[in-house]
Amino acid sequence: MIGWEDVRAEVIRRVRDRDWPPGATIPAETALAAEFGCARATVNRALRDLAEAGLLERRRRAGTRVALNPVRRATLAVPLTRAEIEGRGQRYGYALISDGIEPPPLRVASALGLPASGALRHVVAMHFADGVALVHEDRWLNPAALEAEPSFERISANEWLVAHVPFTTGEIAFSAAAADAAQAAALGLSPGAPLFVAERTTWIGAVPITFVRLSHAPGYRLCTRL
Amino acid sequence: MIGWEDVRAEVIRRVRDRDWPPGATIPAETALAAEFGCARATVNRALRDLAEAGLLERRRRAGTRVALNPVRRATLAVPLTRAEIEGRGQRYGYALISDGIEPPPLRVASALGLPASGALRHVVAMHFADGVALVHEDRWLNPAALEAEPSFERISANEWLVAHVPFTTGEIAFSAAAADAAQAAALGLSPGAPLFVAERTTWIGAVPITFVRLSHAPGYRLCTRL
DNA sequence: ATCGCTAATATGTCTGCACATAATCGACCC
DNA sequence: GGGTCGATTATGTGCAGACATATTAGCGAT
Repeated sequence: MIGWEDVRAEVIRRVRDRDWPPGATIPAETALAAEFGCARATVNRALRDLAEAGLLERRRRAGTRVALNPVRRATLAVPLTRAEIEGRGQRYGYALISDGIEPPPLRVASALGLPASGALRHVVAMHFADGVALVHEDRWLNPAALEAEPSFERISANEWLVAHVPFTTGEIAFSAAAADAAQAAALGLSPGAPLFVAERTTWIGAVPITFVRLSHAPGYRLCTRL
Repeated sequence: MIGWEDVRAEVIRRVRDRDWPPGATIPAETALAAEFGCARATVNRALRDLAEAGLLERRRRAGTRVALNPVRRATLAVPLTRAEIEGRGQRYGYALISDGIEPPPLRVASALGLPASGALRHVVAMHFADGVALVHEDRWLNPAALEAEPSFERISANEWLVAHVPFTTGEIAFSAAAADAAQAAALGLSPGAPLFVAERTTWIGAVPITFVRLSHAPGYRLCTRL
């Protein structure tokens, strides 16, 4: 029996071996189904999968073409800091630095799409692995969007959020930045040390929930498979 | 007509509204198909999509459960540096710094799974946006895996590779690092400046092709949607 | 109690068919 | 030549049925 994974493998082979060069239109689903001796739905499943992976481009009526610039999509799993540390077999530690209501800086307000005149909850905390400071967390929360007003003394805001606010949408941006004085002190580094920064904006539907900036100590690596 | 996207939307709603709390087993496909008045295949499509997205976990016989830790998968498109710069409406520039055959450092050899005793092609180059140095590229190529021996005087190795070596697999790792003396000079920064580093290892099947380290000047952001 | 086998069951996938939808091609008119 | 509009066509999605496969619950023997 020909399965859709067999079809996918054969299509990949033909693209890689240049039987179907970049930019070329490949035979229609019906033709491939006849050739492989399977149903069109099976071919469709395989081609759809490859289109999602970025190898093919599909358009109704126009057919299926081999992607000219195979922009590879890497799927990176964004874990909880805690799960990430414990997954490496290290002891997780957490400490709250500050927690209060403040007007957000313009950059945060615009990222959340909220007026800078409002007041948001501002939480600063640290994450440790085996007692070593690893991540500096600077988070702004929209109190209007949260049912409760939880304490973040013991558990991190991220952990509370994933447990209480499922299925959010959002954006992540990664960059590098020099440690400022406060971060350097908290992380036990000298100011100017290069930090790996992940900034995450989270909505539930159209309601902004939180903006967080996670600054990782040198040595941190975010890995993914193509 | 109930479509699979309608089913998906309703499942998302039930998870978000806690009708189905995290960890709970949701009704079987047949039950949902009966409830929604559609075919099981339609429900299957919706649930499979959500499982791929990380919201659900599915196992044969055991059923479908709401993911306890909804590890969000972000798909990030990894573009050509050139396409990225031109996509912002800036003028792209490229300059080769050095090109030669050398034995690779241990770190590169092990990333590629090649013996450190062999010799690889080592290419160092720069990428510019509107004349401003933006990216420092440090690349090692496996000559045994390449059909030709192209010149990288005018076009970058990346560009030659995507045009001549389709459908590779690989890994990417992101991190932050301080600029060393050579990088600082090439990028017009002071040594120690925080660089956003993307390291990419590429195979074709099991044959290692290239290892590249792209160091981005401060200000660079890698963005993605959740 | 524990191990091992069997039967039950939910998901995974394929088939063959149908209709929907979008985009292109080409005929037609000016 | 150039623009409009319908016919064509490849993909997108739906349905009902069937079988495959993994996994678990439960039963029975030791």
